Amino acid sequence: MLALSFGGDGVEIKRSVPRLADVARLAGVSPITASRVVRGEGPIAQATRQRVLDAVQQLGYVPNRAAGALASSSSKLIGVLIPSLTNIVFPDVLRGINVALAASGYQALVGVTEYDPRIEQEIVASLLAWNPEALILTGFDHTDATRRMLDNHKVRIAELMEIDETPIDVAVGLSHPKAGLEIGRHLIAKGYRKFGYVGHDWRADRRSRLRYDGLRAALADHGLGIVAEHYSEGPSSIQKGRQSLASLLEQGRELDVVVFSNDDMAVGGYLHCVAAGLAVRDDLALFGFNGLEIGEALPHALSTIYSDRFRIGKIAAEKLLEQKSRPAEQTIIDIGFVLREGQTA
Amino acid sequence: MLALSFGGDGVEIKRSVPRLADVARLAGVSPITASRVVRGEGPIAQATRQRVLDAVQQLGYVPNRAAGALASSSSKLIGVLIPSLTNIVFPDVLRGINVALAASGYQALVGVTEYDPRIEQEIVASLLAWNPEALILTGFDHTDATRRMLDNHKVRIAELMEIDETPIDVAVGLSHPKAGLEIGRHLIAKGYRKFGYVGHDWRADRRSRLRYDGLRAALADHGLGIVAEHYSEGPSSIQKGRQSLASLLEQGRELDVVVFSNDDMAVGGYLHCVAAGLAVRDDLALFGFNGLEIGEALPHALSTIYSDRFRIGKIAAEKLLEQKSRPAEQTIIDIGFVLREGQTA
DNA sequence: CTGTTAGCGCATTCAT
DNA sequence: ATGAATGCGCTAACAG
Repeated sequence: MLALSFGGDGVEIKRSVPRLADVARLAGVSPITASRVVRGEGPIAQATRQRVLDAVQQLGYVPNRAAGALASSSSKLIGVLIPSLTNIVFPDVLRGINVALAASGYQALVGVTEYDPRIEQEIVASLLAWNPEALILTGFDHTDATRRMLDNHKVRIAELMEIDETPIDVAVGLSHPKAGLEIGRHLIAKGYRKFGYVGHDWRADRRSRLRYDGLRAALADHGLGIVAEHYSEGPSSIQKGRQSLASLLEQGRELDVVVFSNDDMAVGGYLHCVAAGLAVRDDLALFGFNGLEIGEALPHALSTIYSDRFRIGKIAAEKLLEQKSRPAEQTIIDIGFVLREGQTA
Repeated sequence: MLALSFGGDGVEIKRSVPRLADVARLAGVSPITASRVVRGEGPIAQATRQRVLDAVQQLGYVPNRAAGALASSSSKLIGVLIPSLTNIVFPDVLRGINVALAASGYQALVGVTEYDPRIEQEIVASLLAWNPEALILTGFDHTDATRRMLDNHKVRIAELMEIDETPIDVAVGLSHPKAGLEIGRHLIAKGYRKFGYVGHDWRADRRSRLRYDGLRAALADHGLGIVAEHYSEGPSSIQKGRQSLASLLEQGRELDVVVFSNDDMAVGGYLHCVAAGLAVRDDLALFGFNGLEIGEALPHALSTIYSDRFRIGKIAAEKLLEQKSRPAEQTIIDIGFVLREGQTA
């Protein structure tokens, strides 16, 4: 506990947290000089700088960012909204954002929307209250009220994961319809004809629906369709993939390949095959999406599409940092995807 | 874009972001009354409240929290430091924290330390700058400078995951040495005698070392020891578990059970067994730690210890919210663990 | 139930 | 290279 004296009338006031003025007094300079040293701004004599730095050290001074943000109306804060923490994809995005921000002293303020635009709206409101310099959203699905708020404030906006609609400012991601199309073409080229599909809740994950649509388009081009489908409620998981494939197969339709809404589900499907004694690829081929590590590590590497979530986050954050204000026109950054042929399809 | 007029000299100044004074003017009340309505504080006449709320709506007013925090010196911010986003355990903790905070309008400010106390120190400094009301740290391993900073500020502190040292204020977690001990006792009771161990970097994960120590203690009680060990660099992963078990077995020591530093590694080990044609449990038993979903979904459910990360985060956040200031004495909250006997050991 | 006064801690804009 | 004056937008502590 520090004890700093104030006032010339002999009264001693104890404050536990020193402020810039205390640093300045101890260093024998004005507050603004101390401020400049702390922020590494403007030309400062070497000797002065050192005295201020010593004072900072001695007092354990930590600047008050709320005051700084208010005075400078710049917060060095970036708001981030992700739909979920359960799906490892989004922590990956966060990692990318964090890496990009860490170097430049920015801080991420994170909110989780649970895939609900109304929750997104509430979080946008509460994040905007901190005057972030930019906002990173997931996808294009926002309420009108959200769009109005974003318009009122001058924050730069990035929308992540998708690129198939017109972004507010900048979109960073990949084309999910195209990914679905690629999956279909690949599997058709491989000779598969009897397609099954295992999905999770579309309300919870619009992008998996886009891939599904792309897949169907590819099949339609060859006069094919999806023979049997099964959907589970709520977020994707390995267990649900496993159970869903079991349910799908119980429908009794003859299938030679099953496409899954993502790798979690597909890994579950793989594990069902192992447990049920089905020869993966020969009896039944499997295809996922995301390129998770677990898929690679399976005894038969999962055939899937790899998307670089880390890079999506990193590039989005970098892009936002290099802009000084809202751009005049929209930018779309397609980070692409890679079809990884494993041993399951 | 809003257009508000200011000044009586006929000059029109356009501001894009309305402030409390604008709301007050439009509602025909004083700023402080508007402030009270917005914050839901104090007794306000129903009619007044409604007029203010309408003005807020009409202007799209969003309060400036930096100003609010400065004026009230309370931020409704909780700083959170986690070691990693790669390990799913920590997003789980974050979920718990988020759930607890969401209800009460608090916001989490998250930093990632990469298991490095010096990085933790830097992040603590930059988080303290925002005057958080509490800080959630992971583990007990902090630098002296970090401890000094925490002492200077009056923030409440929670330390998560471990409970085997004296916390600063409150610790929420489980006893890792005890978990290791339980693993050892269970396996010995099951008749296993020839123990192998597969671990990842201890510098990166002190808690896995504590479990290892507990395991060895249990073995020592029965005159046993660990026959062969293998460690990989860096964070744990399925791939590393798979490769590490392969390397361990190449050492040629006869083993009947292998304990892994966590489930990621153990799942990798399982997949190696499948690929190598080893009968899990009969040829080689496997044991993990964490209770991840993937372990349950394997054809042979992984034997492991389940820890409720979500609950750790939730309880810690709740505890911090219910405290108004730093408590006089330390509290340890043991959320315990459950040994889940699967089919691998 | 509502308003007045004052100031939170810092950074901007000009001076010197 | 350094400093003085001023205000960022809001809320605490009183009054009425």
